[in-house]
Amino acid sequence: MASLAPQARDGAMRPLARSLLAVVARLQRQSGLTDTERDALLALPAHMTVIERGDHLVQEGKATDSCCALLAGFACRHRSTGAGQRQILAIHMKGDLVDLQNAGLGTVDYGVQALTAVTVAYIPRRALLKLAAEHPAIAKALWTDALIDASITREWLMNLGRRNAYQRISHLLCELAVRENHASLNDDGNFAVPLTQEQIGEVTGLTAVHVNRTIQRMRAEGFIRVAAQRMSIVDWPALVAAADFDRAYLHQPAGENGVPS
Amino acid sequence: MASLAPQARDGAMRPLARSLLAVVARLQRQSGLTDTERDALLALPAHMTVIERGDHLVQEGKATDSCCALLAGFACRHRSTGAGQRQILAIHMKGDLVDLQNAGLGTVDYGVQALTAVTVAYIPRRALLKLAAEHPAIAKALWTDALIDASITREWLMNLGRRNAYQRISHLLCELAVRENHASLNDDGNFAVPLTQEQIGEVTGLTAVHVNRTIQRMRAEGFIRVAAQRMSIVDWPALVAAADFDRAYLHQPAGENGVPS
DNA sequence: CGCCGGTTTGAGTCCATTCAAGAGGAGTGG
DNA sequence: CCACTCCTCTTGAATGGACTCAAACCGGCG
Repeated sequence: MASLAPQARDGAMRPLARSLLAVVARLQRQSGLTDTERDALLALPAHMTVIERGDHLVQEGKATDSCCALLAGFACRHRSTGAGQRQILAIHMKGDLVDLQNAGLGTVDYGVQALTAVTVAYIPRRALLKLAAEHPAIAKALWTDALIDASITREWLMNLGRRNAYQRISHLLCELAVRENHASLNDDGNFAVPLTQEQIGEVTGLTAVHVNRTIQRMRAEGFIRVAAQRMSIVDWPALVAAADFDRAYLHQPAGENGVPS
Repeated sequence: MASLAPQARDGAMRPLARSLLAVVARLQRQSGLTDTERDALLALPAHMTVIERGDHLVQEGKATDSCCALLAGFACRHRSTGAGQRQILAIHMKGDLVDLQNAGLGTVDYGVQALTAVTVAYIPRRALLKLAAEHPAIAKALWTDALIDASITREWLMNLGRRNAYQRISHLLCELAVRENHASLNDDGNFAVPLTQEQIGEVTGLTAVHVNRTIQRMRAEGFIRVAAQRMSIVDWPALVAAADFDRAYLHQPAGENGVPS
């Protein structure tokens, strides 16, 4: 019953974005930009493509001279241990710059994989750096983005280090709900959970079996309701409390408050 | 026997740095800077102080208009769950900018505590931002620093998510050894482990008791040797293999190779 | 209709935790 | 100089949360 991601056969999901608007909107929200700066960003050369679920947007270790932005769909950063155990390091959605590290350092030490079908834009690294050098505010915006990204990673570290399975999973769900809300992705109290239980395990450092049992408990206790690929949170305050969730680490500008449903 | 940090009563440790040289050296190594840029950084207004072991360099949540650089000694970033469980998020040493987030976002969502007596420099946030706006290369250097910081956090995430106690602890030790080597802090194959076993637990998401048993095993197996606050690695390649350690994530410029002893 | 990816369920095991107590070294005060 | 305290490390025994292995189920798809 109630599968989380019963083959993300999309269709409705098939994305069509044709400009960097989503990215600019994101930077705008985080850092504020003048019209000049927005236009400069929108004028960046970018190569748009659609990538199927399961394929990679960015290959680990592979040197590239471009930097990838996510315009629609969901993706995840991940890396594996020598023994082949995979850890998901971040989840990305519309508007995210998935490999800013690439722009800054020239290498990525992680891969980025499509969780659903996605539209992406590849921006030449040089063009981005040039823009940053010319517009201090854009440099600052990119820096800010990297700092927020790091803040989220730290919270995940807390999650793995100090919380049990139940808390880890509910924390992840809270984060997804709030972030999707912020990116205007959720409708009527539903939000996407574009992950299989196996993948939730790869986020939370648990096995798929244990994820399954834990989610069942959450359902049984009436915290959440699950429907194909989507989820709704029945008792937001209770889930937030159980998860020890405090959205401050997301550094979203004030304005939206409380329940993301 | 063989305590790891039997009261870091310092003395020999008491630091005296009077300039931002250590910080500039670090940025130089990572990003390269012209003489003009170096001079500009060194000319930054900065307030230097010594802070005792256990005291805080940066208070969680507290708004400040300055940004803290570590000139000598060791410190750690940390945050606690609602239930009061503490997680250490990063370990800092000579030359590290411990709250770049403060400069970029204007808030920190973590505290920074001295692990030994430390010398720090507080740099007015505005002065730093002004410099970054004037010198694109400095902006880029700060950005790069934030990216490397994030890369380390991601590796820690891997560590907690996918490795067992033995691997987590040895991975931490490998990282300390390599980073101290890079910051020219270790002598004759010894390196500082400025953490109590309790604190190692707070880094690795383990209890002090289990850390103790695991370290004893590592000693018994002849991988490491422990002496008050310092440690030496007997069989570096073996430890690296056991820890699944790959220094790439530290993004240290090429040059130094292999064993940090 | 059979295959495939994902979810569900069961039973047994183990790594790490919890609780508790002792031991050792370093500083402190009488 | 000794008693006292604090902090850290050490050890033991019992418990439990999460894992492993394995099999069954389920819906969609070719």
